[in-house]
Amino acid sequence: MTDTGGPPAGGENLLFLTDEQLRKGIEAMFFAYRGFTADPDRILSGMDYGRAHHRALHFINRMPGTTVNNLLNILGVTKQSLNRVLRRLIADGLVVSRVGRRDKRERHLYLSEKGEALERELSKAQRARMRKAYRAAGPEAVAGFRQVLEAMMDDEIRHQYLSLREGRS
Amino acid sequence: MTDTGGPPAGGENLLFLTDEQLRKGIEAMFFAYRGFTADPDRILSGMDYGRAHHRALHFINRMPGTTVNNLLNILGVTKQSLNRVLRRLIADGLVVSRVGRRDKRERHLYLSEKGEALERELSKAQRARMRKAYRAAGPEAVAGFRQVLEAMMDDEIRHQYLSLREGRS
DNA sequence: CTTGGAAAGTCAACATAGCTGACTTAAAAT
DNA sequence: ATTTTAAGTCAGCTATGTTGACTTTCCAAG
Repeated sequence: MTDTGGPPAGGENLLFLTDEQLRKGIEAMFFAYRGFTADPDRILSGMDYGRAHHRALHFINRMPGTTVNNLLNILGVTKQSLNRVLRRLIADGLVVSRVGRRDKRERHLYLSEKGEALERELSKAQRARMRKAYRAAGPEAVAGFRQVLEAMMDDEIRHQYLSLREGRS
Repeated sequence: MTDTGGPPAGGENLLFLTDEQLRKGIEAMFFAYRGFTADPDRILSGMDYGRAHHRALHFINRMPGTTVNNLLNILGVTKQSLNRVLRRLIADGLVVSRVGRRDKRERHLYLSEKGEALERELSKAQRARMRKAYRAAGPEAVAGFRQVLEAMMDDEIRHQYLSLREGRS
């Protein structure tokens, strides 16, 4: 079923596929994600917002004018769950929702000045940690990091990720 | 800090530190983590367990006989939160808690046969995804992946991660 | 044109899993 | 003997996920 500690199968360059190596990768992913979210979480905890608000701000900033439905697909939560978050962000004046011109069922989302300010603060902290990690590991490690992460995504999600990279909404 | 044997450290090869590149890394991390947890989540959702139970099973399996306090430090949650999870796992016969021999205040945690079976199922699914990603990206990418993740952890967490790698509890 | 279905969004109610604070019990350390 | 530590419990709060039921709007088939 799974090879637990046997000799490396089929040559020495498959060593990185032993269960032991895979487990290390799994734990690295777990602990690194904690660090990844730590700084924004700290900032948000003081103002009664959470990670969900951060994610919404991030992607609205990334794709101004996006519809609720589009945001839903990217975040991978139910519309009811997202709606609760958006309602607060709109009530607090961080996000602006405009009825669609062509299709009045749609709501197009934008950040207000205030929303942009908070998004900047959050992403600045998160970028600082990422920059430190990138700098410590070097360009080639970064390339490998991105390759493995991309390969780890679900296919559909990877397509969304790649579309985002190209600046399409 | 500096990469060994890469191109000379001029101005241009710091391109991977632009805000744009960092943002791509941030989004890759976000989407990849979704994939990372997707398979265990699917398995667990059918049996009224959640991610918290998975994490507890993983680390008890990893460090049999660990104390509650040690597990607390590794998981980074409050004892009340962990206790809710452990109580269920013990009641359901997945985890065994034994009073310490030397220090009777401590409880040492072990997986039962049933607990080991579930842990195997969960980690098998998660390893399969990791294996696929590793295989697609190749050994050098994997090395870079791990370097960046380690650099992304909080210092204290990184020490715990490295201790785990060496098999200490 | 009307009507019926589909799509987008909203409201209500519930579950999970974090959190803090206050407390008990037992054992170890001082 | 007193204090500290490890573990556990109870109560209550928050954030964020879920389903189900609903309204408004759009579009297309009859």
